[in-house]
Amino acid sequence: MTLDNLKHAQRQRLLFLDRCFTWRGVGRRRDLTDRFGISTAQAANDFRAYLSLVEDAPEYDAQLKAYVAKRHHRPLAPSSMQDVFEVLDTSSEDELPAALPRANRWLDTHVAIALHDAISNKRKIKISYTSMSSGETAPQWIAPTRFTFDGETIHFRAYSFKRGEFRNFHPSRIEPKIDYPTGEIKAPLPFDLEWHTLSVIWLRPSVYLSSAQAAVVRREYGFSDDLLKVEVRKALEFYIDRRWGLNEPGARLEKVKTELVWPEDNGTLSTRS
Amino acid sequence: MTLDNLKHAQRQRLLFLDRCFTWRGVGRRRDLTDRFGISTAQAANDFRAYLSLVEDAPEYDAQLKAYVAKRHHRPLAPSSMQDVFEVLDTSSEDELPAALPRANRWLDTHVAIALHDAISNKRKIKISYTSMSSGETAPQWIAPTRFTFDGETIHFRAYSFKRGEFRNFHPSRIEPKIDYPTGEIKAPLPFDLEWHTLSVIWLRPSVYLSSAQAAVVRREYGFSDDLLKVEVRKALEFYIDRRWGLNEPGARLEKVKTELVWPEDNGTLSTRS
DNA sequence: CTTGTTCCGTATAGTTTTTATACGTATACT
DNA sequence: AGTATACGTATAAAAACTATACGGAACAAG
Repeated sequence: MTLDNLKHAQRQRLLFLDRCFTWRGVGRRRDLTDRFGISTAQAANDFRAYLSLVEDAPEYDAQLKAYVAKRHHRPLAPSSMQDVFEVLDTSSEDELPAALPRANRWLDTHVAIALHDAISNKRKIKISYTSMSSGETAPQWIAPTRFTFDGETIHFRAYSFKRGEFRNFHPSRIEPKIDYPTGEIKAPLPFDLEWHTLSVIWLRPSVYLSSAQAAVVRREYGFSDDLLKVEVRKALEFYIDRRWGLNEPGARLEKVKTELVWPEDNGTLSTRS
Repeated sequence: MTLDNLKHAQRQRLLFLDRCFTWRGVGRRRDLTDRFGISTAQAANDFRAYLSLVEDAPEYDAQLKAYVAKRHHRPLAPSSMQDVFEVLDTSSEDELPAALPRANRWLDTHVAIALHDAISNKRKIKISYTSMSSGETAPQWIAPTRFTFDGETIHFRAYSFKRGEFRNFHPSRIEPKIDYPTGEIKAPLPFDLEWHTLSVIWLRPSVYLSSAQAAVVRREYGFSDDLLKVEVRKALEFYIDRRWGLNEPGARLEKVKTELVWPEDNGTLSTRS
């Protein structure tokens, strides 16, 4: 019996239960009935399934009237911070949230649809794009290849016929319209080397930190060795710097070196410091 | 017929379909069968349900062999950027992801469980906490009240008996142990004024931007008026500044003013510029 | 221009999942 | 002692879902 041969709905419930045990340390049928609107009988079923799946299963504590996870409970699956917060947060509906307003970044649906269409049908599309450096807006044909995500905003990768190279674009810099001229791509596009190259970034706690502070940084980023290894497409490396604040004055992490792994290749070809 | 009186599982499927139509502009039964592992018959059912729920419903396009959303499609529910990206991304499993490595922030499960326990049972807890300013680690008793989330890392709010006030704490600065001494809270805690005060922050595109650039910033943050209004608990205002990069040199948004709305009150009592 | 493919749709019977309900146990609060 | 809330189990009934078959429309390939 594994997670995989369960139905999607029950799997979702067991994963939620898994997070309850992992992050709250306790689980009740109530958690499932509230969240998924199932009956207590079904919740009891799910508990039985979960307890049989996980090793070193939680046990019922009659005092607490709840199942309690073992000290060394091993979750069935990893969880995102968002998922963890959902389990730890105790907001009621009507109250101010304990999370920052999040979805403030906005994406125009017509732009998204036009780009998605161009990507999936391998077509080029004509947009008016505003450069943030010069501040000017100019029309150009591009061939979008992939959407990308830095955790906050959605960007995309495209071949710019104007520049003759692949670049990262920002949907919000496209002038919004209901639809856009599109066309067939005649000659095959060049190979997007930066996209297919892997950047392996090695980070360490800033040398200006005390050893206790460095231990905190290691804990926060989840590494215990000297260095933290981050792997990302070279084309997206810039976003790592910005999002992790690596280039800011008081940065607590600093780059030690960056290795590039080229496609069709498993060896490191180049190292920058 | 509304979303609310559907079962959780079907609701999730219709919401996913809703995102397909909203962000991709097209939807197929395949989308549902792949993602949720349901039969095509059930997917057809879900389509029927969705089409009856949404106004100005998508229509089948026999050329495309897909349902196509109307130009002015209105989604049933808003979606987070993460959800949108899931719908737009075209990664295959084995390939490098198009999203930045996300869950690199880490949280110790024993710390989370101890804090969650203290919060839900209103107990105090003794921790060793490392100050990032002084770099020193010292034990102290705190009474945690709520978890908070800045979109990336989970923090928490607690009353510090040492300082005699409520403060924001970072779980990763707590020295990890398997369990922590806890105690009953004798005297009732003071009122957490900053927590219950609402900060209304008014932002505008930086005055150094051209009007085209300012239009881009408005689009990216989803406002069309002069000012963008952001509401957040005063206790969490600091995180907004940092996460939105408001105090960085090249910031594209700048604060115009901040209004404070105190609890038990609907009027603005104080304005800072 | 026939054949195969891939979308869509509908219908039926059968299986699985889930609910509603009832009944029993243990702990805790008043 | 009575009430409430956790837990558990069992059963019949309802709902959700699957497997399968059949039919239509568009399109690509032989």
